[in-house]
Amino acid sequence: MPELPEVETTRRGIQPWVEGQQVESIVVRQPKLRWPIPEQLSLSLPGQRVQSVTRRAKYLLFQTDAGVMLVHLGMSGSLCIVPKETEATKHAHVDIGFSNGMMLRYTDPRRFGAVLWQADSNTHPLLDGLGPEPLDEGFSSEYFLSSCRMRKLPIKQLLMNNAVVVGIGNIYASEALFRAGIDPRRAANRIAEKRLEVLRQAVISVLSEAIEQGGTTLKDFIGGDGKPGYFQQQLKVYGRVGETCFRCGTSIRSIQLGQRSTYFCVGCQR
DNA sequence: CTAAGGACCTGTCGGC
DNA sequence: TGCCGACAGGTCCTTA
Repeated sequence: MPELPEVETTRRGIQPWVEGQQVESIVVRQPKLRWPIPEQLSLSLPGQRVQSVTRRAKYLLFQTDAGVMLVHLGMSGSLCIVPKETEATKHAHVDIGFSNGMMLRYTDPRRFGAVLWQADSNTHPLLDGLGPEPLDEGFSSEYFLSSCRMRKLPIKQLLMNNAVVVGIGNIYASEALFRAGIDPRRAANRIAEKRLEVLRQAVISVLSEAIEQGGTTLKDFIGGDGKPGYFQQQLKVYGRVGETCFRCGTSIRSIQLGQRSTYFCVGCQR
């Protein structure tokens, strides 16, 4: 479900309910996520005040005096705010109760997500080695150009590599490439500098617009505030196999690239 | 170092 | 209606 815009939408939805609140309780019903939920989380979190809710890549970071709780939504995870004592639903694996009478609930049917705890002030190992945020200055033209140099893998796979730049998942990779008019199969090192700059701008604009519109709702994504995302209506190629390109009328194609479905228009993308 | 493929899970949908 | 395979928004880890 979640790429960067969905995670950011979730962050903005829950932040006002969680920031500054004291944790009163934590219930872990299913600790078996991508990694086991550490016991230390349940021991350390109660009594702590959440100082801030921030995001790094697709991780949400809940800062407290005792440490940081990291939450990754994986493929099917979501966070929502519900009144305390709300009945547990099927895949509600974690509930965190706050002093304001509300509860932060982590739900994740496929359990590819993670809820972790980092006690000391070091950054968590999972955050090491991540590339720059696509909407920060670190994702500069110079940086992107040098990242593509010498790389012969398809540009779409490079875009989705978190060591290069974080947050771009399967939907927005296809969308950004369509916007830039670049064939997703094209080797990264065989794209002119000028076109790479167009692509960099496309990544930035697609993600920014998606965040503004509350993310893309496919299947069941709901923002932390309970509202659906509206970016789905803006999708130009993702999920549109066989439909006609809005720009040139060619039928949208779907191929497999690195085991992931990839959507593009042969008429518009070279 | 780069790149490719498997692994981890449940739910849903289309076809027969 | 029921069963079965294909597929789904992520990313770490192993292998070449």
